[in-house]
Amino acid sequence: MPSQSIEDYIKAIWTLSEGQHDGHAVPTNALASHLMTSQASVSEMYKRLAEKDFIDYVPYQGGLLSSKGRQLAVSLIRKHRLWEVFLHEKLGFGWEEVHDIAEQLEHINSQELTERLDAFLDHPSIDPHGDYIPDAEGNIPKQRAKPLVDLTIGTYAQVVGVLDSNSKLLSLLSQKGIALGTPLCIQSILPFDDSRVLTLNEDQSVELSYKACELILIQENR
Amino acid sequence: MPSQSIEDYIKAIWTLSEGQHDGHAVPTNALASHLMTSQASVSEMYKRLAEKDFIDYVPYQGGLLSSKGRQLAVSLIRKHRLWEVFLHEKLGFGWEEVHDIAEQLEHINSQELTERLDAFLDHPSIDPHGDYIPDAEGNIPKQRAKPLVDLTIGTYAQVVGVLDSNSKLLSLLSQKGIALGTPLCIQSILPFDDSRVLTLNEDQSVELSYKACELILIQENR
DNA sequence: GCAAATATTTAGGGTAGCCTAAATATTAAT
DNA sequence: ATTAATATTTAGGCTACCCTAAATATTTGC
Repeated sequence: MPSQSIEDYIKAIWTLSEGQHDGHAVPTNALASHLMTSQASVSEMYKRLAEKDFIDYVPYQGGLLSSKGRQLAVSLIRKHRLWEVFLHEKLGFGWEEVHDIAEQLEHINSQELTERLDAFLDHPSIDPHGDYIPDAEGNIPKQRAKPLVDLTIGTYAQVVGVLDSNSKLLSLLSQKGIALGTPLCIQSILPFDDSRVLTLNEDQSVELSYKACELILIQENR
Repeated sequence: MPSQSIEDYIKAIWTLSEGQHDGHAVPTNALASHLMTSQASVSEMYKRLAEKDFIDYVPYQGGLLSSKGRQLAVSLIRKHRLWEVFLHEKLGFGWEEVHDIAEQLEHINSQELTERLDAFLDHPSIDPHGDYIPDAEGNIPKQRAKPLVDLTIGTYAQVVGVLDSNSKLLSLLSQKGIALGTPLCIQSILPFDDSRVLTLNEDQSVELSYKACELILIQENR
């Protein structure tokens, strides 16, 4: 069982590799500042990680997750996000409070626990920050779901989730005829309050407040 | 924040001190075999713990929790048992499976999380093994609740909990007129199947199977 | 009360992490 | 193309744990 420290490194490498360094090795530098540690420590740890086959490491170039490393990273992300959903939906924590606690919970080691938690939460696909949750096999959509407010006028997209299933938001949406998978497009943005006028299913037209649009997650069609 | 290792030691000292060494210092020996570690390690750790004021340590005599130590121990026990209830009641783990996972979860550090979990579980007072859960102030009844099957004929007791609130046990009990706090006494034990004939509230008489009596926890009147 | 058995501590050593400062590689700039 | 700036690694040292083996206390049995 990898130590907590190793898990933290692996997750950080994954995050940075997905992000600014897309697909490429993560330089010592970047990892050190991300983890708020010294470059010397990273360099040392890179050797340990390569030793244990979690990464491929080329000195003076950085570390890249091996398939074993990627597997570990994704399972940490899965646990992290599932716990975030639990904390938000079941315990009523605010979006902003869940991260630090999930950071601890993600290290709990029990496959059985993870799968039962997933079932208890009804197999959610998105966490309270709008990030996709990897499934048990480690599959995960590449890009973060974005909120409806970030959709530009005229671009077509589909609803993939909402950020607050505790609230009355769901009943509002069903009243308006919006559900998971509903194809939509922004027709116009009203002045003053920035409400959106949407086209649903290519024909109906509904109006939705800015506040509601912040909580609806969409994926653009490609 | 104390390390995981320190927390493990503190909990073990508490357990042993409550148990066979009631109230007295725990010898190096006993702690080493309980933690499956060497006596040298315990001796060394005793010094560290005394340094940090978690225990009072007299060389060649053992360690005794200070009030700071006791406080930490009880908070670990509280978290452990709350998580056990969660795993059993919400995730459907069996009684025997919950311990190892709770052993990990008890180290999660968030007061807020503990209190919200407690509320989510409806402030349980007993865990799936029949042990009392300390309250937020650290108060905990001394003795373990015992199952109704262990009550001797003629002794008066009160119901303090049940070990399986998932099941149909609760509806059976309410049918029979048994609830939390119900005073009862065993009138007789039937031959062959060991069913109990109970006197409830000093007057009613009901019969209850051995199987059900195993899951009801009682506390004898003193 | 003293030898033998047992309990405890100390000595010496190991690993995983972390650090700062010094040395070395790489990249960028003139 | 050489110097200057920057990135990376190595050297040397620290703490928290863990270990085995040796030394020292304590307890126990006659």
